[in-house]
This record gives sequence, structure tokens and C-alpha cells, in this order.
Amino acid sequence: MDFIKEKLEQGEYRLTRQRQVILDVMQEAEGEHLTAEEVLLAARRQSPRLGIATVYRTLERLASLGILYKSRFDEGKHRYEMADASQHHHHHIQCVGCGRIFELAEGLLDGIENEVNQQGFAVINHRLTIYAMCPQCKSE
Amino acid sequence: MDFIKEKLEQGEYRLTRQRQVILDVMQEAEGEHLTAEEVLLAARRQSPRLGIATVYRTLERLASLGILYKSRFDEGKHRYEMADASQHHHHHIQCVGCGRIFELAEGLLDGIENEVNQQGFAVINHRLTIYAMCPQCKSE
DNA sequence: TCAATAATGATAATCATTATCATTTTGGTA
DNA sequence: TACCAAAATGATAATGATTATCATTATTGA
Ligand SMILES: [Mn+2]
Ligand SMILES: [Mn+2]
Ligand SMILES: [Zn+2]
Ligand SMILES: [Zn+2]
Repeated sequence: MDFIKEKLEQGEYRLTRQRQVILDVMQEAEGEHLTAEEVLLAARRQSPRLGIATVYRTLERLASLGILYKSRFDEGKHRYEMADASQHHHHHIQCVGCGRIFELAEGLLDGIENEVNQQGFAVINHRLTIYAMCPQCKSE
Repeated sequence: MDFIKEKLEQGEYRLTRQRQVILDVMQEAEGEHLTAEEVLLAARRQSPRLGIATVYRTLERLASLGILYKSRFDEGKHRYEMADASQHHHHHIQCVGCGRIFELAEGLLDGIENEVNQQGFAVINHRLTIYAMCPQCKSE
């Protein structure tokens, strides 16, 4: 939590009330992947005058600082979650039955990454989403 | 080429002039990944009155028949290419330098897929994009 | 305290895609 | 061959997420 404040202060980035509220929302949404609209809804309980533009600006900024992790599934919008300090990037399984999103451990793609580097590329990042039926949906 | 006509005819799907032109464009764009707008531009050389709505409808239809393969990179729009009959799905490397898109062999993810199935899921599909510097951009 | 700068929020603009609907084309049928 | 119903087309409006604009407000440091 405090590494966040550090990052914020390093980056000449003021921790305003609005930003604090948005951060709180994100931290309380453990395990969820929220859209900007969903963040707005939740944040307005603390800060009713909050505008959607500020939410977009803040989420974008926090993501570029590595504090949030931004993903997009097969919808027209982005989703955000707290970035665990340890994992550079991680991947998801989206259930095609119930739509729920599950986490996938990091490092699964190291082999592939190596192979691609061998071919002369320099891998910088990658994004993987697996579409599956989750155990529960499977058994129905 | 002819498996396309089969599929089209099976699916009570008329091969109109517009659709033929769009297919031609896609087949001539070997190795490219085109947006709807780009398809429209090219197709209008053969069929100047072609409308964008028809392009969207046709691309969508052909993709759902498995004739085209639809992807989205870190842009706000989709890109289409002919689906090679053999490969169910394939993956891409996008160069963060020049933006070019390279193909990645299929089957790389079979290991991961098995692992996820082991955990009780039933994997249906997956999407992977690797971001890297391509050999040329790397050497500059 | 004051001026410079940053942040906010309302709202307009953007842009890809989808929906609507009147018109045209097609394929079968009498 | 003439006609009808269904399918397809194209112009255009609508949608929805995101970004840009800009006047107002808040914060900072001298
Ligand atoms: Mn996640
Ligand atoms: Mn491809
Ligand atoms: Zn499920
Ligand atoms: Zn390159």
C-alpha cells in the first residue's frame, strides 16, 4: 500500500481526495475486474460529485504507473484491478458460461517467450486470455 | 477456395457480387490483417457503390463461418485475415517498433491448455498476442 | 497572501460498430 | 415469363466507450 504512495509522490502526482477514493475502491475490489463505470458507481458512495472523466484519467494514470493492471476481454471496454507488486503481468480465464474471470499463474509463457526471442525478436510483453467453461458451469 | 463456396452454399448464404469482391480482397491480402475500413477502400475499386455496412456484415458473417479469422490488437478496431483451413486459431507477435504483425505457429499453447483442463476447466479457445521488437527494429 | 500550476467535472467530440429502414436484388413458383 | 417473398444492400441514425475541451476550483511553493 505504501509503495503506492511512494510512486505517487515520486511522480509529482498529487493524492487528491478523488484519487484516494478511487484507490480505495480498487483495493476493496479484491479479485474483481472493474470497468470505469463500475468504479464510478462505487466511488460515488464516498464522493458523490465525482465525474467520469476523473475516473478515466485516474485509472489510466495508475495503470501507467504500474499500480493498476488493465485488461480487455471480449467486450467493448477495459477492466482494471490492483497489480500485485510481484507479478509483472498475469493472464485470465474467462468462463464462456457465466462470464466470471479467473486468474492464471504467471510464467506459463516463459517457454514460448524464449522460443520467440530465439527467432530474433525481443519480447517485451504478452497478453493471453483463455476461454473455457469453468468447473461449475461444466457440471450443469 | 472451393471449400468456401461449399460453406457459403450450405449456409443458405448467397454469394453476391459484393461478397465476392470482399472475398477477393481478403484473398489477395495474403499476410495482411485488414480493418473493415481498409477492406472497403480496396473493394470499392471493383464495386464503387459498396457500403460500409455491407462490409461489416460480410466480414462478421465470414468470420462466424470460420472463413475469416478476426483479431484485435491494441487499437480500437478489429482486423481480419483469411483463416487457413488447417489452423483452428493462431497467434500474433506485434512489433512495438514498426507495428507490423507476425504470425506465430499454432499449438504453442497446448501445454497450458492441458494444465488448465486438469484444473477442472474445459478450454474452448484462447487468444495470445506477444509484443516485441522485431529483428529489424531491434537492430536499429 | 498570491500567482502559477494541477486537477476536476460538465459536456462536446470522436470513432468503431450496430441498428434501422426504404429500396433493390434474388430465387423459386405459377 | 411475370410475380412474390425473402434476402441483401446502402444511406444514415444511433450507440457506447473513451478522449478532448474548457471554465472553475484546489493546491503548492515563494
Ligand atoms: Mn486479473
Ligand atoms: Mn494472422
Ligand atoms: Zn462459469
Ligand atoms: Zn518492427
